Amino acid sequence: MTSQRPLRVDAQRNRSALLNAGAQLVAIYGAELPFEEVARAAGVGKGTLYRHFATRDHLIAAVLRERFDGLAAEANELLDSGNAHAVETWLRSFDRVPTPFRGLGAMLSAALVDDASAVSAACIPMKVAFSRLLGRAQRDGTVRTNLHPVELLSVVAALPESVRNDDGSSRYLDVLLRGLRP
Amino acid sequence: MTSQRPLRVDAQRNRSALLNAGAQLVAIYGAELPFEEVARAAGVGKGTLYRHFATRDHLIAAVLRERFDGLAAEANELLDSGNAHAVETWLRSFDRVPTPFRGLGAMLSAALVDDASAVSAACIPMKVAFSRLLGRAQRDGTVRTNLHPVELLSVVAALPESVRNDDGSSRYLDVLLRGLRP
DNA sequence: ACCTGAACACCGTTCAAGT
DNA sequence: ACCTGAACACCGTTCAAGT
Repeated sequence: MTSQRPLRVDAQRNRSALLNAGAQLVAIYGAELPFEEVARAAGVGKGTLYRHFATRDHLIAAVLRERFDGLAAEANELLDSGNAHAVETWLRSFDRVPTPFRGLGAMLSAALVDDASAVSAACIPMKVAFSRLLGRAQRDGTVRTNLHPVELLSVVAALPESVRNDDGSSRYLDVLLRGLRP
Repeated sequence: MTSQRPLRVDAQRNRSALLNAGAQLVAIYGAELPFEEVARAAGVGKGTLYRHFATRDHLIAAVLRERFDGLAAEANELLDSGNAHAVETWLRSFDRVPTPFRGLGAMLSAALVDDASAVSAACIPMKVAFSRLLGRAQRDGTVRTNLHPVELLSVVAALPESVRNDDGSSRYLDVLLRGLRP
């Protein structure tokens, strides 16, 4: 656990600027964003960028964190609601996470199953929440039992960008969901 | 159509050396192989590399060409044989194409649906052969009709490397195949 | 016709100096 | 404690000179 001492005011401001610039550049370039450019766009020196985000992946993790937390919350709500199609419903939301970002699906797919990745830590609450959701569906007999929750997320995240509808949903998620039944 | 004038003997030899070095480096680094290194490993100048292969993708296309042609042949045999599980059988073979190469699945997945990519041209015979195979299965009613053959290949190629068995087959291909039924 | 390698450009990363 | 930007390293790409 890092001790989370409050940042100095200027450091705080720089961090926000970097995150803003990062979000914009990730939206344009995806996982391969030109890192140096983030510092330029934020109007700070390169050293400052590296001080706040050790690697590209750390920046991407910070950019995506909100979405992941939102999805974790959604999974927990679905768990409480007892919705019979909770897994399907949630995977349709999850499927759209990487869509505003080029090439992010592949990156997320790999990060999900790699505990050493910087993005990995940001995914933990989401993984835990979805695991519960899937576990319940498996016990209820509506989903195959030989599926690992995190691996399944990795597969969904890898669905190619090329086969997506205008709203960002994959045209092949239905095929996959159909295949989840026992 | 390029006129295919035979290469000079030294050019021929260099091309082979580059292809060999390329295959080895692709096996190690996948789609992101250090391009310059190919020239070094082949013992030729950088200029020679660029003369033979305009881009990384052109080199990868040449490396993969044999496999694609082999898969096209297999699809044609399956078509002739009238095998009832031809689509499944063939997709299991296709699924393993990118497995010796790190990160190649994502690259292939994108190339399949991008006619401008260098790899695309090398895939044409395979695409044509699989389209026939899928078309027959769809007419026979064993596979959903709302699937486009090339998109389906793009989805299979994108199945993540992390969820593969030791023999290179995806643990989630079964889920997908199950979902193909009408 | 083809090959070579110097030269250029671009980008990522580090770190000494500064506030 | 944090910031800056010069300096270094690495790699991709081009092209003038050579066979």
